[in-house]
Amino acid sequence: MNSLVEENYLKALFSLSEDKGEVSVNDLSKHLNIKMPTVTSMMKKLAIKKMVHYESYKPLRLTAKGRKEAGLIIRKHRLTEMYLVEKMGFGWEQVHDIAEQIEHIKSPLFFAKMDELLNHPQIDPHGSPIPDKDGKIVWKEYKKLSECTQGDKVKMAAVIHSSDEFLKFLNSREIHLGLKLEIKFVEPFDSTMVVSYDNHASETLSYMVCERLLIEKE
Amino acid sequence: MNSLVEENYLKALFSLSEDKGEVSVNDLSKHLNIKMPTVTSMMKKLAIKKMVHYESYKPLRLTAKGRKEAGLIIRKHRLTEMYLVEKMGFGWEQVHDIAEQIEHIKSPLFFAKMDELLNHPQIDPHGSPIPDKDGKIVWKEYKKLSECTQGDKVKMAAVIHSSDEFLKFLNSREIHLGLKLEIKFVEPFDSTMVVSYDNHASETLSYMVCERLLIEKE
DNA sequence: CTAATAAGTTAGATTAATCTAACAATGTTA
DNA sequence: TAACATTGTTAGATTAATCTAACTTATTAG
Repeated sequence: MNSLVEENYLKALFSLSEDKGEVSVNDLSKHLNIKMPTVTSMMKKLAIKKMVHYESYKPLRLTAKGRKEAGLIIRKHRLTEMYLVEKMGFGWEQVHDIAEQIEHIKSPLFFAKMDELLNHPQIDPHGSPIPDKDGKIVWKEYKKLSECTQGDKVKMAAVIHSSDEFLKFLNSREIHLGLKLEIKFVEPFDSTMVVSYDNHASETLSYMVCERLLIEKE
Repeated sequence: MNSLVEENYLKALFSLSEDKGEVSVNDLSKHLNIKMPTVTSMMKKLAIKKMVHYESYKPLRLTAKGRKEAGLIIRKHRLTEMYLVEKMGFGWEQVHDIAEQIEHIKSPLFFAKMDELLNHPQIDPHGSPIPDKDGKIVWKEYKKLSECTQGDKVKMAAVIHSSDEFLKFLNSREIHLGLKLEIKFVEPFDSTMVVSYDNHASETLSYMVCERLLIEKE
């Protein structure tokens, strides 16, 4: 059984290694707000538990076992987020902190029930995929809004690195998952986009925003 | 802010001091399965935090502040139990262990939402009162079934010291809160009771069972 | 290709929560 | 009331998770 603290390291390793499959001690340290020596010693501990591959001065890699553990924690996190939004009526910007705590609850039954009541959802309220019962994730290949061009008609599928601020910003513009929007114009100079949807005939979105919105083409 | 561990001490103090208002270090130690020296040192810590009155070799007493804290944790526990049964479809014998973990979640909003969705319940699935938002408990004055006599018609209101085994026993006899039953006969020798209700024309309940069932007179 | 900077490790200290062993106070009982 | 048993405390050790200071290895920029 992993401690709550170990679980947080695993989860962080998982998210940070999403692309390269490797993480530096430094990145992990910054992400968790924990000093590097502490990270090093925890990595040695997790190496003994066969959760990470650790060698001095080399990048960190999760083992298959570690990846599964991490996936299962993320599964609990995202199921919880979905439950809070769908069954309890929370806003998508409110659920992260609560799920961050509930993800550590030890009760397979509890999460099985959530899963059942939600009808085995595939994504969380931010469009992120929910790992399956073996901790495996299938990332649907979404495109960033920023990669689209004038005239494209697209549908909001997910948001990345969804912070409270960002979600509140989207709320204020009435942008939500499933929303269909059309790209009216792309400013060549700074890649700002002008889009239209529903009652919003013309909204301007900065490049930073467009980088964080994932979409499906119509 | 209290640690999870401190919260467990407070909760234990609260339950154990329900009658006398005092608890011995020894009782607390046994209840929590923690050795006496550890309890002593934690009591000193909680005394500094003004949660308990502590004097060497004297019984322990919660302060008003400590009692409030404990009440609020029990509130979260019981709200959670009620939520699990009412909204998620768990059996009353399944919810204790999950609630034991969720009671430590830090999120006023989360519990406020539960409270709202449940319509501000007064009791948990075992008939125990849910403390109010100030941590205050109002114990309704129930009578034990064992104190009743032949011919009495009563309604199940609560169970005390509800263990998994006991609840499963009640399930097996289809005894639940709100159930109306009539006392057919009381065995003078061992105070065993013969009762009838619904489809059960004659069920025999031991004295031990009757001591743990709280009822309202019709 | 060195010298400076950044990243990573080692060593040792700290805090919270636990334990055991030894001692002290209180309570009980013959 | 003296002896024994129970209860409670003190002292000191242990473990998990963290830190700082000092040192080492790796990377990068002239």
